Amino acid sequence: MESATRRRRGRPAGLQGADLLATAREAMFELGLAGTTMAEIARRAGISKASLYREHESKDALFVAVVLDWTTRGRYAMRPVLDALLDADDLECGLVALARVIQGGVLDPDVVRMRRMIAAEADRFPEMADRYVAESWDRNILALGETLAEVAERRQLRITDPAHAARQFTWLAVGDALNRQTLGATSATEPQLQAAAEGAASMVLARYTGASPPHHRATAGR
Amino acid sequence: MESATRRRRGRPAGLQGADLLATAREAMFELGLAGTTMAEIARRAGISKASLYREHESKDALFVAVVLDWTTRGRYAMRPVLDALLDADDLECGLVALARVIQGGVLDPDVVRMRRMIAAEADRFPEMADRYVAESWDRNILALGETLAEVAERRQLRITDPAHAARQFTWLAVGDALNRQTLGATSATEPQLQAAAEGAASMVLARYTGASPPHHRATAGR
DNA sequence: CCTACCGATCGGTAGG
DNA sequence: CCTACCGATCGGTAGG
Repeated sequence: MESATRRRRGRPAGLQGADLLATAREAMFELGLAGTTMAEIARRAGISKASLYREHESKDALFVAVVLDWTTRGRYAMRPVLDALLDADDLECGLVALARVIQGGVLDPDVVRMRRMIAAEADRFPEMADRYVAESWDRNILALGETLAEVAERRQLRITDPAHAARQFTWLAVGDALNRQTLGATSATEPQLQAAAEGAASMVLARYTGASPPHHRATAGR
Repeated sequence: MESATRRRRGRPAGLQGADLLATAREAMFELGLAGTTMAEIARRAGISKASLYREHESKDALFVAVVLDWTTRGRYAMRPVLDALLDADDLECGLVALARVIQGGVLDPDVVRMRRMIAAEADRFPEMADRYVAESWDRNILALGETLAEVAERRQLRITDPAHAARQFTWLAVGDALNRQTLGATSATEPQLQAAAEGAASMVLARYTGASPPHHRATAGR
């Protein structure tokens, strides 16, 4: 019975490596970083604290490992949706759909929880924070920018700085909702999300369609 | 010498009320919420832990009091700058200047620290989070929306939903920089902030100038 | 109003 | 004999 869990002699019955990191991550999501004890993580993983410490030399090191593991997993999250935009017949509809997907990704409860933990501990682990933003955020913004540049080439859009346009689009789509959810206030409603997505699409089109130069002169009239 | 600090008999020598909250807030900014002990706050305020607990029945209650005090203080932060926009000769320049002021307010290190603490504890104090967002954020967005509506009336802008336009403008101005600073990554540079401010101004003007309806139809052309 | 102290619990490590 | 693992407990500190 008990020996069934040990298929080989000398090998641990509990979790290790990536599975251990996933277990630690789930515990941290559920209980918060401070509320998660090494004993609890060890318990969930089916190993002793001593074994846990053998893989991760401190709670801080384990936290960093959890964040970096998460960071790696989210690196290419946007790829498939970006390809869909390139195939879209109606550009505005494609942009609205893209905005909705970005919202879904960024506002995912686990993503927001992870962002909160990183923000809370940012001062203690600056390199970790840098890597998270660079790989999980900047990389996807850049990919979106490249896609926008390709779209612009096919249609009559004039995008001089694709990465800038990608940032603008993204923040129009998620800014308010992410702010509310991050701060723990009442979440944005479905119609609000839809309105933000449509607003992001029409705004980007209005700005980058036609001949308006980067430094558009205000047409003042009284 | 020592008696100089006690000007009246029977009155406490240490801090109370708003001064005590300010002291607690500074300690929390400096050491983090978890790192700030009630003993340390009492020490800084020149009172005993017992006196501290007489004014605030728990560390949680003190934290909530600190946040709500801070919330109240930031309620009308935007008023003066909005009046400046109404008097601006060149609308685009006025919008860029406004964006820079908003950046300065939202990206203020203490504001970001407070936001981090609220976010970290949001699940435990949902009503507190709601009040912070409503009074410190929504209220200012609404005020900006009213100002944009007034500007639109004087010029040829067509803003059907001023609050929506205010949110768009704000997130274009601060989104990326706030994200970086919140997550503790390398901060946005001065040129990046300036570019975001100019981008926000020109984008809002492009979207709300002329005849483009809210649901602008994509002009697809191959 | 304060010092002294409590019950509880943390991250980390010893011996076997 | 070794590797892998566990029960028990360490010193130090938190809120109250």
